Amino acid sequence: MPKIGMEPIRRASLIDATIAEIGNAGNLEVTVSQIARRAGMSSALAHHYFGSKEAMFVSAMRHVLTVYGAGVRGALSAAETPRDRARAVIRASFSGVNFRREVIAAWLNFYVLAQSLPEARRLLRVYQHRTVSNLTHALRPIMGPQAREVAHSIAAMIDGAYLHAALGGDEPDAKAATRRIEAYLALALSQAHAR
Amino acid sequence: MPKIGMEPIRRASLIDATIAEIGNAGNLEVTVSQIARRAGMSSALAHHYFGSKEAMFVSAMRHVLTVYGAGVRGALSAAETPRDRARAVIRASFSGVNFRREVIAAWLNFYVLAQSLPEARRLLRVYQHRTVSNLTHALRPIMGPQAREVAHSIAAMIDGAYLHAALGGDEPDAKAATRRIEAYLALALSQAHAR
DNA sequence: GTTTTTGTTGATTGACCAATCAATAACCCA
DNA sequence: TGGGTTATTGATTGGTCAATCAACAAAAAC
Repeated sequence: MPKIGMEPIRRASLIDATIAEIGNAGNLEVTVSQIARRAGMSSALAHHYFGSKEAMFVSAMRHVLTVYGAGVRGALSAAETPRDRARAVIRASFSGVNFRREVIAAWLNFYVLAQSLPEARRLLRVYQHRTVSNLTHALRPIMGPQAREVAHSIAAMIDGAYLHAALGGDEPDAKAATRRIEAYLALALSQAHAR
Repeated sequence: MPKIGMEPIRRASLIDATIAEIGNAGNLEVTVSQIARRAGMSSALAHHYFGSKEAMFVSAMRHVLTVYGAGVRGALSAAETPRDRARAVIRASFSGVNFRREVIAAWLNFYVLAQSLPEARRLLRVYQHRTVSNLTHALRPIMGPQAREVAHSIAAMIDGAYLHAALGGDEPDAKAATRRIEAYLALALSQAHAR
């Protein structure tokens, strides 16, 4: 039965299963057995590849952040004006891949993990810093020194929308969140131009 | 040793200890024994008064929400203009009692609890609804129909600031959060007046 | 063709913990 | 003063689970 080169396949399955189980349970009290079962293998094999449950969580987190980062970069590459670059960050945050119940629940729990796991905290800080940085660089050409404050405000609104979505019953409303944050962006830009 | 009328005292101690332990651990994986020890009693007594760990969590949550609600009401009662009423909600959110590491960590974990515990979800939704409602009513007189959207935006920024603070190393920066959100409020108001 | 590496699992270990129980003691009222 | 109520805890129970181990199988290497 054992075919060669299974490691990357198994790891990917386990990471997907980890996110799915966290999303399903809504918290980190998921057992390695549950994750392994969903990924179609024994818990012993999960331990074989990741060493510990904690390591599985961190890998799942890194994966979510990587996918998110790729989405942002993709959207940014298609943007031309400063305003479009800011909108790209906002839109990527609420795009289908990232803004799903399952993934939102995972994000929420990663914040909890970051409270006690330094590596998780480090990863989330990198994400926060990048978001603010992306937004600041996008806005600086048209807003000058105010760019940083506005970037922080937009970042807060994005995170707030995620937290709000975590309480919503059905699928989250990406449209409303995008509209609201873009309205703020428009407002901030109009004021900057009226200066 | 047993004095009469201990129940309310014990309950209050346990609730405080629950919040402190969650804040200390950063997650909900705190044992009833830990909480009871911090509150100066045996775990059996904690079970005697609350029945279950879950009930202790919900009571702690209700307490945090009650304190927060009282803070908002107090600030609102001292406000006269619509703008001051909106600022009251913002300021209360970042006042010393609520915006402390310990309490912020508890909030974060209550969101996680809400993912699997209907009662916790209900409580948080009440809080969300009240915040938006307070802000909408404050802003309606000067913003008309836009009030609701702006209220949602401010609410998102408040929640986002909490999430951001949960990752901060030292004591959270209430000043910066308040300044940023009030700046947005000023912006929204100036646009409403320029209409 | 045998040895090493990679893949895989059932079973076990060791620890932890929520909840319950039995027992003790102080307080209050009739 | 003695039975009901409230306060309190040490010990136990029953269950869960992360992590490890021993063992087996297939592929690769030599």
